[in-house]
Amino acid sequence: MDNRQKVTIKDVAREAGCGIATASRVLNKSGPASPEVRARVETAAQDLGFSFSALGRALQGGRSMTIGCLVPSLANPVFAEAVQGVQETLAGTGYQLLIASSNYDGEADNEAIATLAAKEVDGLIVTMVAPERSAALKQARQRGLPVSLMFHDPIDGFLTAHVDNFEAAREVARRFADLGHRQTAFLALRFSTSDRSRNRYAGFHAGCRARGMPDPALIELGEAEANTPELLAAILAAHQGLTAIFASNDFLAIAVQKAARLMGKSVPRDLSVVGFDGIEIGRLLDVPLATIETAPDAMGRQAAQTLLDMMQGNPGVQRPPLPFDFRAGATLAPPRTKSRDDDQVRPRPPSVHSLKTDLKQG
Amino acid sequence: MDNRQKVTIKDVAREAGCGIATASRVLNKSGPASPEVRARVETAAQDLGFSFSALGRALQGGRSMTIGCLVPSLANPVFAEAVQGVQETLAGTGYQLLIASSNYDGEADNEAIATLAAKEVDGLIVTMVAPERSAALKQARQRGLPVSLMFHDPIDGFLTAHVDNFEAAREVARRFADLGHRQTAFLALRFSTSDRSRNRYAGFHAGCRARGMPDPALIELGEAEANTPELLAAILAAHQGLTAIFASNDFLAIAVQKAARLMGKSVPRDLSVVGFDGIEIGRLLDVPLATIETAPDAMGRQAAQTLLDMMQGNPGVQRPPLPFDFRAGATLAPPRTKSRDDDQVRPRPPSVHSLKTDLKQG
DNA sequence: TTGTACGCGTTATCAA
DNA sequence: TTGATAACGCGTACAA
Repeated sequence: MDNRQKVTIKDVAREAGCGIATASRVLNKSGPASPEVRARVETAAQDLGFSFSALGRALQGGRSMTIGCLVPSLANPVFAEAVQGVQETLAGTGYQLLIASSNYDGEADNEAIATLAAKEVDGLIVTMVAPERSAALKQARQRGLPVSLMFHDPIDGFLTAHVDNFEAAREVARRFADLGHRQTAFLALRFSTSDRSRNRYAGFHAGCRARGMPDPALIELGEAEANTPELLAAILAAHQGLTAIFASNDFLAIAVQKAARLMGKSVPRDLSVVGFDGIEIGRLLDVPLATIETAPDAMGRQAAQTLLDMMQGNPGVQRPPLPFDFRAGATLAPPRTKSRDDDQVRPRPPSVHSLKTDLKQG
Repeated sequence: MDNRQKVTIKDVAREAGCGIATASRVLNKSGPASPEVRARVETAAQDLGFSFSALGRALQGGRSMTIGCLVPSLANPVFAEAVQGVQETLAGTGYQLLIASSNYDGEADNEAIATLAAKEVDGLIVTMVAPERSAALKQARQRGLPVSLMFHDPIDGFLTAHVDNFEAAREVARRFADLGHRQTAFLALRFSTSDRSRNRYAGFHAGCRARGMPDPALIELGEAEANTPELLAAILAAHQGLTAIFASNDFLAIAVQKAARLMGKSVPRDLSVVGFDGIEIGRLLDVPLATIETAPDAMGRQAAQTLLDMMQGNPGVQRPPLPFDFRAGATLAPPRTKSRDDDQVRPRPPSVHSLKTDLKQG
């Protein structure tokens, strides 16, 4: 019942009464073989339930047909979607994905890269804390391993699939300015370990300056605050006078709305909120979320395609940033005129917006 | 600059002026070596930037230290979170994850299993269309590969990390019954390829019967309808008289609310909605979603732990289902009394609920 | 058309 | 304490 012994091509050859090389040629259709032998080998393989060991193949051929992929976490749907995009592009090419996640930890990043390299992956697709400073990544590249980045803004010497975080954030500043906002804030989770987040702040900051607004407040959040609306509310309460918040991702933006509700503030009457990423659910919300819409799956696909190119010997070329889209939503409006209408605590927004953007997409 | 040649233990040995075996013993601390040789080997390894090839090791040792994992899609956060849970449990054990996704396709499932097995993974963690009928999976097990299932309800001969879908769905029926609902429907995406979905329907159906309600309508959705509120609205409109809908996952439940809004129906006044999975965002919504809360990451962790046990030679034992929780939300209420208040089109719910469940969690 | 033998990188055995 | 060698599963050059 338990046929625990692995059947190798040697077994097939013996069973078929021929040499190993012949069996290999038949099964791989890589060389000549007489019809009779061919048949014997094939039935032998069938009977024994033979299948090639990718290990032996990799060792002998020098290619593992495996791609290594490192992302901060699969629990973040943005990265998960990107990886899914990578999968889709790789499907049919014969490559498999060896995945590692670092939980946003720079140390773990390095270990993961080293382990991936030890498994002799044929290429690397990476999102990590600091690619430009990773010793492991540097060493991997020195050995000739092709590396393709995802999400990172361009870094010297690397190819990356990305959106222009700076420009996108500047666009948000523009929108705020156009509506008359002045007191704004940038809400960041994991600011120190994410170049994306830092670049978004930089772009937002620059955008505000360009429009003569005061510099935006930078509010750095820990996991706890981000996941607990009560804590978040307390933090926001400490920043008086804010009329608009740019959150570094959509989850944060939604959490801000919840926090605002707890504070008795109404979105967007008392506070405008814009997110980043453009997760699908944002547009299905009762109050559709205004956000920068990006396409993580496209990023994954482009990163994978770039890597495939590199592995085929092409030098590879940095492609332009993937497009982003400012998605209008009901969480963004002009600031309250500040004079009248200063009644307290009305837990829900005036709710005219709910249908506003319904037409855009189904 | 481009040191493309891979450095092997042989190079280290030559550089250190000793035999291969000695170098191996030093680097693995697996045997005796004189202090001098030890030092020479270690500096040689350093200088050359040597690291072991996991390939050679796997071939010789018979263990690849790699776990194969198959899920339908990483774009579904439920699976992504589960995989992340697997990762977390595997971290520190020395095992890496080789991931495949099938896009809910039974054919692709089989191919993926075969490929994973060919890479000689040491174990398999699987969610697929039909594990009990997969030839590839059967073959893999015959070769002695430990297999651990995720999400699937118990299947003869398999160990699985799961929630009791039937029971959870029956709970939903109970809640509907308690509130006085009678005309209900089960909304399913990918009904034919998901045993989870089918078991949820079965439990819901049984629960309705047990409470003397009419059998629930079974509404099967395609991708298009699920993602297009307009289409969804049209379908729902074809089912007159429904007062409560049980959606087979939270995204669907949120889409139903959007569709209801388009139809001029108010949730929960005109229609109650309950989801399944308990994604985090559901509780941050303006109208918090009533749903069955599960813990995908815990499922991943349990599946991984089970597999680790099996790989250590333990027979492994089927653990009880992971707990689920009925999460109260503002999308569930008694049906409208049907007599009065029959005015048309009021796009928003009365909105008293928004704060109702806020206390439960932050 | 066929089969032998080598090498891929490693570890374990065994004799020195 | 050391090092040569077999073995892991495969593809392939080369000889038959």
